[in-house]
Parts: sequence; structure tokens; C-alpha cells
Amino acid sequence: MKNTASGWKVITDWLTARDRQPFAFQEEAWTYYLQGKSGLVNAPTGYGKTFSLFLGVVIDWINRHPKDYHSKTKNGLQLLWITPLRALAKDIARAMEEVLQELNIPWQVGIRSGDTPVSTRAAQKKNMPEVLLITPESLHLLIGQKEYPKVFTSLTTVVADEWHELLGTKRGVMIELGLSRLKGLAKKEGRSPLRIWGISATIGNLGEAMDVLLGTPDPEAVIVRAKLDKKIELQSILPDEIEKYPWAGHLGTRLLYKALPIVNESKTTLIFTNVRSQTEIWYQEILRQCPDLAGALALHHGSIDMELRIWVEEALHTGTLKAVVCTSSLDLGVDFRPVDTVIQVGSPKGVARFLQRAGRSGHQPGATSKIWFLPTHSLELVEAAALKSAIAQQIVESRMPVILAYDVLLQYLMTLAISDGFHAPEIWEEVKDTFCFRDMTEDEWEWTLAFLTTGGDALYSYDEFKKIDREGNFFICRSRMQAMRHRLHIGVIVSDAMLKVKFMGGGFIGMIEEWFIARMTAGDTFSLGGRILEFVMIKDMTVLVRKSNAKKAIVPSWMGGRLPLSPNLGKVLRETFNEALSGNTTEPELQVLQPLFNLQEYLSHVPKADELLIEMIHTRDGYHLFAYPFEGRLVNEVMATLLAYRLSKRTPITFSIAMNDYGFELLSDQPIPLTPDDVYELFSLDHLSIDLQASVNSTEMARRKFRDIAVIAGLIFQGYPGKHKQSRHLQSSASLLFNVFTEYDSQNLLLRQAFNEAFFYQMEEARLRESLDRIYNSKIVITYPEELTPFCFPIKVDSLREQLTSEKLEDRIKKMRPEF
DNA sequence: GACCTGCTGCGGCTTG
Repeated sequence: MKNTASGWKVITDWLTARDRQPFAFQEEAWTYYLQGKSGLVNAPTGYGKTFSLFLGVVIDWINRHPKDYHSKTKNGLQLLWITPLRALAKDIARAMEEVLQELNIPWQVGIRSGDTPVSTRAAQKKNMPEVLLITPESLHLLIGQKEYPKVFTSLTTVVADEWHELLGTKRGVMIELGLSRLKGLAKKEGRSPLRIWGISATIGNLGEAMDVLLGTPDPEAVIVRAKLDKKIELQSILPDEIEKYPWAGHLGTRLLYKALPIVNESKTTLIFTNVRSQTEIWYQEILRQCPDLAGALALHHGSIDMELRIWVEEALHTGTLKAVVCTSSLDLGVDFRPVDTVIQVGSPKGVARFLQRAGRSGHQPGATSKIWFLPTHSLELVEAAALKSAIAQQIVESRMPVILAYDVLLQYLMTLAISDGFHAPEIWEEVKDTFCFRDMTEDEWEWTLAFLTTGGDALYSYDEFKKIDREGNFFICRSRMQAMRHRLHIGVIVSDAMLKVKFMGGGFIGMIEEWFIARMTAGDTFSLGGRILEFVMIKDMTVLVRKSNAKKAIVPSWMGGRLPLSPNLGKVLRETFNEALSGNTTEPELQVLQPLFNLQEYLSHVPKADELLIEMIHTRDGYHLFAYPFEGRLVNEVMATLLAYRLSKRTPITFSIAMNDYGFELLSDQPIPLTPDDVYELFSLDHLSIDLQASVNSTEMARRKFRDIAVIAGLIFQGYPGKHKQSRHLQSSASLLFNVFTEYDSQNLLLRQAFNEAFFYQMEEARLRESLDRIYNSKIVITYPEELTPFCFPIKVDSLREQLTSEKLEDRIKKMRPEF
């Protein structure tokens, strides 16, 4: 190590004066950084991951300017810090500014994101701050400006913060592409290579995460791991009488009375729920049961007005709130020190997410993170036991990197075309050096260029798809109109059309989806942001409401994502059943569930880790087949479809299908042709692709995936900001393009991408193969219970829900449920 | 293409 003496001394003196000692991993990161290396830092939240790198940059600076590092000169951009959240950028900027001020280093820290004022942007353009915090989208907007290379001429370091969050998303691909350009610029201008660092929480594939970030394999690159034992304590909220706790359901309010004392005894509690409507319901219900909390309780989710959310976040900082009910909107980022308790309502679906949420409490070094698990139905308690075991074994999910996202590439090339234009060979070198596009062929590259210049085989007669001009190997967009439209569409997050909800007298409350409000008439009441509102009218694409004193109100629902149970959690879950039946378990969750397991074993069977249970039940409704792969709803659904198809090849028979994260149901009005001898072939991998093609409507799946792809690739103009465009217009233009490509341009890469995404994300094909293989090689146990079992019950209730009104449903459930 | 469970995230308005 050379030339590090003075910087080290300044920093260590500074830390010592504050009675602070750096963690070993921080020093390690600085050391590697000073050696000019790139890499990845992995540490739990709350341990100063930010400083592990930032102080390295500062030490380096002092070393390079041993005498005059205090002097005020314009140094240009040194450090680019990419964060996925605007709020995070603000937090980090504040922390960095403090450090710089204390060390008397006259650096500027700037933020570049969507809410950066125009005046600030202009000032930045003239004089870039030394440190710039930026979102992936804003980085691309920067690259979309004239003479953008000037911005980066002095850049030495890029940090990708919360890289685990972006890896595996198209926003991550944006970072890969942005980095490829910055690296290319450095090389072209003969500067020393950029130092690129990722900061990541623990995930299963840290090594791969680093490879994706760095693109080109770098044998010198290092992973710095904080060897810190973050203590996590998980405790379940148990029903007093398991016999009376529902076998099915998703709300969990039945156990609220047991959560309230926990809230009251804590300083501040975060209550995580899985869906937005659930936060609304929980908020109302908490206030009903505990009116004292009025004013000290808040709710937070993605469809609540930003101002209100910021207020809630501030109040969390200052510790003025007793509890906040939220969705994963509070998963990330901002550290709320007063939070000492976390309650997870329902299945967290994955180990990593659970750890992330647990980490929102005890957010300082050495502190224990305490999390309570509140099951929404009986069987979910097994997940708590499984989570404990997963945490003990440190089984954390991997994030699969996105591969060959042609839509993002098309958008990126357009971005380059609207700034200074690009030389194709130069950019191709850079692009195929990224992880995402390393398997792209030259033909495919030529296709993307041709698509942008001519519109491809299907669209060549429409001028609006001839976006850029080709001048030899140089590509540039000369149309100001196209350039402006493109700037409006940079980014890869495609949202559904939502309507703003606003009081008659002004004041925004949040967002509601079109279809939900469409069924309301004036005078109807609904709840949002914890308030009961009366619908008045829709004006200028805004829902106008007034306050209501009504006691009953409809809770809105949003069409959100449907995260399936993760493979890891599924696996540990299956293993946990072994322990459950052993009879000598020490886990309270499993002890409490003993009567339920006994009943399940009495009526049918409790499957062990190396078994698949199939229950064949005959009821008034018909002939049921229930199976429990515990592979998450997506895989369960495809498996059900596959089984239905393979069974129908034996005898003509039709089924209706239902599924949840644990298993699936096939229901028919005639006996299902299945015996212990011929059951295995149903799960065989032989002819899998052919059978899938015959049974699953992959074209329809691909069509749905195609909408986002077409928007990202810039084929669909979504309208000007603030101007509402109905989502069905979006849907229909995407559908139209899908048809046109299918018919006239079947080699279209975007079309291929749509099918790949359908197979990969919708059918989880890789996971399906693995689980079929597992089942084929395990023991399949078939039972013939006389009545519905605790295992099949939740699936049955879910499938009934689709057909009946809620009162009828309740009656039906009562009738279905056997006595203990 | 949507509802009785169904997440999160960002960005933009070229002009008299």
C-alpha cells in the first residue's frame, strides 16, 4: 500500500475524537478502495455501509491533495452515487455533508432526481458538485443531454447503493448500461479505470451480484463482508385456542387484540401487511379497538399522497408516532431509530424480505432486531417456525439477474441518439461487455439498430417508428419531437392508470385505480389514507370527495403484484413438517398446532420433506384432487394446469383449478383417473415442453408481458405528464402491436422477449422443472379423506370466494368445517 | 384485463 498515510491519519484522528471506531469491514473496504480496486460491500443495515466507501473516497482525496485539500477549487464530479430511492438520496446527502463539513473539505454534495428544481439543475450543469447522488433514471436523463461526456471527465468512482434491490430488475439493467458508457468514456479519454462498488444486503448470490455490476470479469475485484452477527428475535403471536382460529383467511384482524399490548408496550411499532387494502382495514380496526391511539397511529402505502407519506416518515424520525401500518413501502432505506418493534402480518413470502423488515427495528450496531409474526390463518404458523430455521441456517434468496432485456437496450440507444448520437461499433463493444447482454449476437445488435432506424419488418411504413437517422456507423436522432417524447419516457417502471383522489376544497389524499372508482356513484363511501370519504364526482380525471361520517365504507383494492412464496421458504417449510409431527418439537408455533396436525394426520397425512401429499376427496361439489408442492402460487398454477392436461389425455375430463402458495386443487364432476401406480408419470419431465405448450396459454401470457416491453422500448407513447390516458387504450395499442409483430415480424426480438418473460417470470419455468424433478424422485402419498382437511381448506375457500358473495361464503365455510 | 388479498420504485411538460 502506498501513499495512504495522511488520509488515514486525518480520518482516524477524526473518528477517535468522536469516540468512534470503524468496523473492520469498513477499514477493509477503504483499503481495497485505495488500492484502486472495485467490488461489493455486504453488511447489515445500520452498520455504516455508506461510510465504508464514502470515507475511502475522502481519504483518497486527502492523499491526492495532501497540502491543499481544504482549498476551494472546482474539482468537477468525482463520485457518482446511484440510489434506487429519492428519499434515500436526501438522507445520504445529509450524512455526507456533515462529514465533509467536520473534516473541513469544501466539497459540494448534489442530488439529481426528478424533484431536483430546474434552477439547481442549471447550476449543476455549469458547475457539477464533487459528489452527485442520482437515481438510475436520472443518470440516463443525464446521458441524454447534449455534450454529456463533459459531465464525467473527472469522475473516478461510481457506487451502486442497495444493489440487491436493483439487481434482478430492469432498473438494474439501466445501471449496467449506464456504467458501460461511463467506463467507455474513461477508456476513450485515457483516464484510469473507474472504481465501481456495489453496496448490498445479504442475498444468496453475492458473487454473481458483483459480476453483474462490474460487467467485465475483474479478477482483482473483491467482496467485503461485514462479519457481524446481527441478532434477530422472532416471536409468533399465538391464538389462545388454535381450535377456534380460522383455517383460511388473509386479514389476521382476529389476532389484533393480542398485537395491541405489544404496540402499547413499545416505543414505536411498524406493522407490515402484504397489501394496501389490508393496511386500510387494519388502521380502521386498530382505532376501533383502541381509540386512544388516534393521532398516534398512521398508515403508509404506495397509493397514499406523497406529502402525507413524507409527514409519516418525518414523524417516525422524531418518534411522535406510536405505530404505523404499512406495506413494503417502508421496507427500504431511511433509518427510523425510534422504531423498536416490528410486526409482520401474514406470510412474508421470503426469508430476505422478512430479514429486511426485521432490520427496521434495532437499527443500530449491536442492537437486536425484534420481530413478531402474526398468522392470518392456522397453517401459516408453520411459516414462522420455518423462518426461524431459515434464519438460523442463513438461507437467503438469490436475485436472478435480468438477461437480454432488449426493451431497455432500445430505450438506452434512443437516449444516446437524442444527446450526441453514437458510433455503433463503440457502443456495441460496451454493450456486449455488460452481464445483461453478454450473450447477445451481432445479428441481434444489427436488428436493434435497424429497428430504431426503420421500424423493422412490420412497422417500416410508419414514419413515427423511424426514430433515428443512420449516417454510416453513426446514429443520431434529429427530430426534436421524438427527442422530447423520449425524455418523457425514460425509465422502466410502467404503472397502471390511476386517478388522484382530492377533497372538494383541495388537498390530495392518494390514488385509486380506474376500475374501482368506475363502479361508484355519487354518495357512495370508501376509505383511503385512513379516512372515510364520500364520492362526489370525477372531474379533470381527478376523483373529488368530501369527508364522511359513515360508519361503513368500501375498502379499495388495487391490482398489485402477486409475490409467490420463495423457493427457499417453500423448501424450509416442507422440512418443518418433519419436525411438526415428530412430537418433540420445542417450537411454540408447532406445539400450538399439534391438534391441527393430529387432525390432518387422522383425516389424511402430514407430508414429510421427501413426500408429496395428494388428497382425493369426494364431496357434493364433485371430485377433488388436492396436491401440496409448496412451490408458490405461480408454479402451483402451472403444475395444476399440466396435471389437468395429462389427466385429460387418459380420459376425456375437464377440471376447474384453484391454487394458493402451498398447493392446488383440481375439481371435476367425474371421478379422477389416478392410482398410486400411475401418479408418477403425471410429474414426469418427459415431453414437458410439448405438454406445457398444449396446456398453458403462453401466447396470452406473453401478450400481457408485452405491454410493459412495448412501453419501455418506446413503441407506445403514454401521453404527456399529468394528462390522463385510459389504461385500456394502452392495453389495446400494445395488443395491436403484438398482433402485428406476430403476423409480419415473427423474428422481432421484443416478441421473443415477451415469451421469455412469460416463461421465466410468469411460469417460473426453471423452478417448475426443478420441483417436478423433485416430486418425481420423492414419495407420492395419496390419501382418500372423507372430508376436507386442514391442508386443503384454505385452497377450497379461495376457490369458493370466486363464486359466491361473502355472507354465503361464511355459511358455506361453516358447513365445510369438520369438528375437532 | 381487471374487484372480495394482491407490493415497491422514477420520470417528464421546447416557449411567447
